[in-house]
Amino acid sequence: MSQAFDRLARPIQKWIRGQGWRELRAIQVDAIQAITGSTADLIIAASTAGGKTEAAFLPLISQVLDDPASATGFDLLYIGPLKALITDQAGRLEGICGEAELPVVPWHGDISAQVKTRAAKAPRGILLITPESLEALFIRRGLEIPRLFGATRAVVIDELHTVLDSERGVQMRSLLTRLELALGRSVRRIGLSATLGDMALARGYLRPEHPDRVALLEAKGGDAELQLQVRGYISGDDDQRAPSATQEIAANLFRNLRGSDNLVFAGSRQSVEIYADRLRAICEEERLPQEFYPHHASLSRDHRAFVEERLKDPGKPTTAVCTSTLELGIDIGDVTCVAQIGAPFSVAALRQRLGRSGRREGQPAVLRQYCVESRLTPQSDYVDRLRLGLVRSIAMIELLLEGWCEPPRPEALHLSTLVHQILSVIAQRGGASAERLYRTLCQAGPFKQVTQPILLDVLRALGDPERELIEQHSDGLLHLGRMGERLVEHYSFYAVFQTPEEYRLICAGKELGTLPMLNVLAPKMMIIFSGRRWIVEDVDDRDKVIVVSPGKGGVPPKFGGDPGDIHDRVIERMFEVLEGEHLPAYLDTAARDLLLEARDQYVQFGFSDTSIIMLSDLTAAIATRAGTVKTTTLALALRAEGYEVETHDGFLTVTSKDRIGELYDRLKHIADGDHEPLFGAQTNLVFEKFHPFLTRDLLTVDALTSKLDVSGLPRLAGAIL
DNA sequence: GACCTGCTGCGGTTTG
Repeated sequence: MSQAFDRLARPIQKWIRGQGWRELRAIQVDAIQAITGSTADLIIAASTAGGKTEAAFLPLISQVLDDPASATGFDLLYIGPLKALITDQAGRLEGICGEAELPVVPWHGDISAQVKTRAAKAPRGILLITPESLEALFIRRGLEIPRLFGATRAVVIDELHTVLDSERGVQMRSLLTRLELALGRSVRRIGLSATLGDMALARGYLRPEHPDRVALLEAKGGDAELQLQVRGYISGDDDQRAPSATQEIAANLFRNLRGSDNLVFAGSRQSVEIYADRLRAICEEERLPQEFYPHHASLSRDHRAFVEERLKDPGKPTTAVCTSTLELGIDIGDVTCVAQIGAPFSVAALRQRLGRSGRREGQPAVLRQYCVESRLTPQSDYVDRLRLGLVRSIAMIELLLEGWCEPPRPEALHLSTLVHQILSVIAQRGGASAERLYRTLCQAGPFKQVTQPILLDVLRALGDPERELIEQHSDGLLHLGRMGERLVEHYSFYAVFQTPEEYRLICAGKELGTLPMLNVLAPKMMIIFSGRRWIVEDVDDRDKVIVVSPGKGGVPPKFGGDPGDIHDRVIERMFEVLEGEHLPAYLDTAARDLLLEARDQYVQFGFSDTSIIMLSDLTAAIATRAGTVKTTTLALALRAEGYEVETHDGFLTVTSKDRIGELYDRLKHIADGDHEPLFGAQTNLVFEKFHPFLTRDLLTVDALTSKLDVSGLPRLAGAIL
């Protein structure tokens, strides 16, 4: 086959021949050369189903077979973010390893304790594990880490792009450094990633000390042709008999998607429920078999598995109306079309979603973007008139076509995750000094922004005698206190991210899914859930169970959520769309008219000449031309001055009974670097899992580094003036 | 103005 093939171990070559492959893919050839030819860290970037797993593991397994380890422990470590992904990957690796008699050990919460105990007794082969289960190993078997991983020659991190900036990513990088410290040597890191934007930036996340020594392999994209359309709709029609925008979009989806496999990204779980309900109703009215199904994280595992199976089944046309649950991870095969309802939150997500379509040779990728704007009345404000949803959709599509997407942001302090790792290191070692914690987590580990004084403040907060989380013993070491032990001993400790409390929804003994507590439900109330209609029979507040039976009507449930950050570049492009003259060919007539109208309004309001306009004697609008982080920071600064402020994409609406005339002066002060403290006493700063253990001062520092851009404030105010 | 992800050890009982 090739030189690369010759470098593989015999059983692996035999497996490849057995697969009937005519040749290896380019990315696999390159990965085999890179992995067998050096010991450098490596990122392999290719699309889903691009053969990344084999590219990494064919040469890695070959090395294990050709040069068996003398030390004990798993030969290779794989970390994956989803249990379903680990199950998938274990199946594929078992196929490769079967011939070679190398064990493949999937290890996560659904694997029985018995299987884990047996594997840990004689560790060898490939361990596939979640970050949380690896955390549990450090806490429960801290002393066994060298025995479990003494032979480990590489760690493969799957879906690297999903853990660059997240809390989970910080936890994973911390575990990787703790692994190397426990072994007293470095372990080769290999990241598998989707191609998103500038991959060179990902190198610093894989090996922060030496990003320049991380090799980068990118699959040359055989980019499919892209067919796209943006459709405009008006909601809030005067004529009550006319179909609503929702009804029109559902009808359009039904007409265009029926008979093939598709994904409809509806933007929120509530919106998924609304559209799934409408599409089911249309199928019933037309007396056609059901082929539209909802899919989101609050639906039961059974239902989700059913929808995923149907998508894979070529005999059954299936459209999933979904949230980002179907954006990545598990393989559901190729879909004909991707529809997006409402503007997406990031170009990266849009690209990832579009990658689900047009994978087969000769098939185009198809994107149908639906935009809903409100009908204007004399009372409509400038935000409605500027059609910001449509404008953002266009801006994102333009950036997507240019190949841009959001880069990872420089790291914040991540104090919640730092608390978690402090407790974990103390549990792992049965006690640790402040000095060791600093070296392990801040110098060697991912908390590089955390200075010694900040770490000491965090330790003092945890050491507060009332909290009993940690205490200093006479040996000078920090140990877990009474509450610290209880916290760490409970299995809910391992995950670093927060999850809200929820009710379980049950019909005839079968679980339909879960609902957050913010839905106030009582018997006889009607609700839409899982794309169907229900009547509430009973609510058990103690066991958090809601019993329902099938009903005739209902309202869609609320799910809550946090607003996301829109990148500066997206907002800048939105202003270019508003100020430009180009009419993209992919707009339908309604969308084109809406855009022309928005441009006309933009000029009429005067935004083409100035960034501050007076809407009335009490209210002004400011065009910040900046993303969520900067715009929110300015909003806080103005609120601290006593103004009422509403935020929008790139705009602020500022109201004051008596001080609107001083707005220019206040902005001038802010431009000079002179502003009031941004947080009032009532501002909620607790938004991550371990935040409740920190002091107000530490929470303030954490929020300033993660959610806001205070140093950029003067420049932003200056640009507006 | 949003989405997603994860989880152990032990005691009791039964079976070979």
